[in-house]
Amino acid sequence: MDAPHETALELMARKLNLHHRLSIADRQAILNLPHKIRRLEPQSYILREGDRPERCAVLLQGYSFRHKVTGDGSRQILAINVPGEALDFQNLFLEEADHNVQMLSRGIVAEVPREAIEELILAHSEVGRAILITTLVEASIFREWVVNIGRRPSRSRIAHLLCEFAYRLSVQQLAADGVYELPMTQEQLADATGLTAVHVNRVLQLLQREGLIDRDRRMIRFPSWERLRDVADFNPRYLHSLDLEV
Amino acid sequence: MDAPHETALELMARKLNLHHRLSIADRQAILNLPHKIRRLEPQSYILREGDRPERCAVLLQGYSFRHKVTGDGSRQILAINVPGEALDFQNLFLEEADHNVQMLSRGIVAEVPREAIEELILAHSEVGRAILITTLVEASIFREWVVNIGRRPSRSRIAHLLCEFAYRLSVQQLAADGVYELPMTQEQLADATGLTAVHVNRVLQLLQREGLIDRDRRMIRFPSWERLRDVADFNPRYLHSLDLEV
DNA sequence: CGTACGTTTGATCTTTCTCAATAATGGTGG
DNA sequence: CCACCATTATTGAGAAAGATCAAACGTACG
Repeated sequence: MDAPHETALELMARKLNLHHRLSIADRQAILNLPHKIRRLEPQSYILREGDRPERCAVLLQGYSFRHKVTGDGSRQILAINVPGEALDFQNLFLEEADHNVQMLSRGIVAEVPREAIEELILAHSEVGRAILITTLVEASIFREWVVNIGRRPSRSRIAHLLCEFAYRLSVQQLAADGVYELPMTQEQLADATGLTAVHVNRVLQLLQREGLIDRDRRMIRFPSWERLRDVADFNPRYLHSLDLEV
Repeated sequence: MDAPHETALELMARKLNLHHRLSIADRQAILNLPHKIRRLEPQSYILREGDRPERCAVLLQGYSFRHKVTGDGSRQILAINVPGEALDFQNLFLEEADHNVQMLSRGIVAEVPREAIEELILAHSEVGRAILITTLVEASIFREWVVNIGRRPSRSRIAHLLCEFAYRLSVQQLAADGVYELPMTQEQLADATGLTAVHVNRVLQLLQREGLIDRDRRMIRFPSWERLRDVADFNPRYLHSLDLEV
């Protein structure tokens, strides 16, 4: 009765509340959304370019990523999603998916029917506003990625990605400060930064020699947040978080 | 009383209608929005990072662009705006501007007070929906720019930018097919593609030698749309236009 | 008609990529 | 628990795309 189902969408409510304070009633309406829980393996697709989905997946556990493939077959990762985020909200309003969404790690999503979300928005306009704001923040992150890939050298570029990920996890209280597991292979890191896997490897080693990061498998630790932030040219303004000063 | 003022926002209504069909009443409500007309010189700022604006500028004539400056002083252009587009819609919902908006050419904007737009959205929910959709399309364009800058070689990258611009202009019926004025210097083109001005110059010359473009000053002509599109790896799906097949 | 800005050119240098091989790691079935 | 396989990480050498620097040339416009 209670257990996972009742609280499954708690993270989504918390995420929306991060950017726009919601009333108890609004949050309860989110928790009451009808949904189906799905467990997903790493690499499984949640959405493919060209799809016309009738449901909206909310990530509950694990990580996923958005990506596109160019004509000559190379891949660009566009975003990393952390638990609590809606993965195909935009497809409720646009006809066709313009990119792919795939699981990075093993994970769980809740699938909410399109109409349920539309009704929620109509009945609770503040939730609609919260969703719009979340969408605007996502767009802001895309803009920062354009800057990162377009204008920063590889060392800053990778450092920036690490900072963003750490920051977003800590806002969501998913990471103890300074340590977290980066669920990406170096090849995925390369596809997210517009570099090659070989070069990512060399840059990670450089960052490590400089004492900016400390790696063990996929676990990453930042000996000094300030130094890494400076190297990364990381300014969290673009994340538009209400809380948190780091 | 009538003249320019009455019809100034016509373009905005047409732009919104492009992605989401609006009723006559909805369109009329847009045209009735209170606004102040401002003429702007090239390079003048409409919005600066960190601003907290109380009005929303709609571009009526001329072109503007969004950009950010990195810690080491280099600039990345994030988007080009064409007439009809709202320039700081997001700032009605997020506290602080996270990037700059500047005029590319001489132009005219209409400034609409924040509350007027909020009331419009409340009274005409379909307009709110149209604005949300437009915002989602803008985010889609940012994603394509990430791909373009992250994974395409300079020749395709510049060709892609030219295609996108031509396509968007023709959707808005602002360009005769195959010819338009590109209101950007080569340095701005460089900042939009993550390249240097010198390299942009060489690539433009290459495209010209290949017969893919034909330049005279800032006028650009495409002798063969199909060939340029193939070189650019350009697929307009990400623009989510309702009309038009090219 | 001069000045500021934008474009073009050449030479050289760096960053990043490519290709190819080797080593480590993680998971699987026996 | 161990041997095996696939994936991922690491290394080296060489090549290429694009950056940098500096100068010359054009063009628009006050």
